[in-house]
Amino acid sequence: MNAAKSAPKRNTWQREAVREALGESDGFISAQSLFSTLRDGGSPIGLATVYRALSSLAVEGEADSLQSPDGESLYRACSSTSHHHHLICRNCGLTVEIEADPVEEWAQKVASANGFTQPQHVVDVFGLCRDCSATDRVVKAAD
Amino acid sequence: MNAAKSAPKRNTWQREAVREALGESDGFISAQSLFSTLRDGGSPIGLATVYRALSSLAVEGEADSLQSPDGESLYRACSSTSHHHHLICRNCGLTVEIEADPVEEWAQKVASANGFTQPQHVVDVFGLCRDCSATDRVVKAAD
DNA sequence: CGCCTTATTGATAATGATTGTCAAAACGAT
DNA sequence: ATCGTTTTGACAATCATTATCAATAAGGCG
Repeated sequence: MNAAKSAPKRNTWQREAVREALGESDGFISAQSLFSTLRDGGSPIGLATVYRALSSLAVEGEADSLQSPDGESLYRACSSTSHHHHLICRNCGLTVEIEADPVEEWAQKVASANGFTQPQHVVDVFGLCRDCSATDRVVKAAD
Repeated sequence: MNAAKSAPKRNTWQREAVREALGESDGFISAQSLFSTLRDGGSPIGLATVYRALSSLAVEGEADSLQSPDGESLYRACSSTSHHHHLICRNCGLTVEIEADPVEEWAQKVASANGFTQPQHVVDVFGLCRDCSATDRVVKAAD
């Protein structure tokens, strides 16, 4: 296909601000939250811009994105550009990047075994991290 | 706390209609789609009711729910109450229930390796089913 | 160093899914 | 059939995200 119609990306302090704010954050954060954070920090950045920057970063592989159980898109600075997944503490939000080679293979295999092509997969593990496991305080009770 | 404040569930044709429509559907379907389908079928059911019925069924375990890459909540009649995952055509919605033993193990292993307990995982594979792969219609190009 | 082209921004409107509201209708036991 | 409660449904209200579009600024060029 076309090698790269790549629209000549420009460098703006806005994009940089988003990139940095993402880096500051410990775990996944929503566009709205990031926007608030930046604004609180005095940045006059616009909401739409934050959304654009985030999805842009996500596409470029500089950020990871997933959807909260409420359907919100959450973002996180991506340390490695390679494909990976996450282990997330459902109590404190601590996130660990994990590799999932076995799963990659499995996904491919299952997909083709059923005649599916272009498989993409959503693989995330939620649990309680060491600390939260120790403390049995449970935040929102598993009904 | 109270063992089960379980509100005395009543039987309405609406809930039944939703349950049945879910069964008819081949794959995951959104509340909006299900609503349209029912309306097209002549049912005067209300939109809010469909939403309520679906989340109710999901809670009771009669339906599975997941979120499309766009953040929409999708539902599907749950055939087996046992743990399983899905292979979903992102074009036509065809869904195949799949087992993921290797993944179950992997999730367990990775979780404990990082000190996490009570691991739960979200594992779903999206792709193009055989038919949709053949017809090159759609496929909004994988950029 | 200024100019020019064009990507980017940002305030705001628009969209779209989902939930809340609340009076009216339906369910189920009596 | 009657009564107390649950459920419904039309519609407003939320909320996140995207589209609009004029104004701004980034980068290349002379």
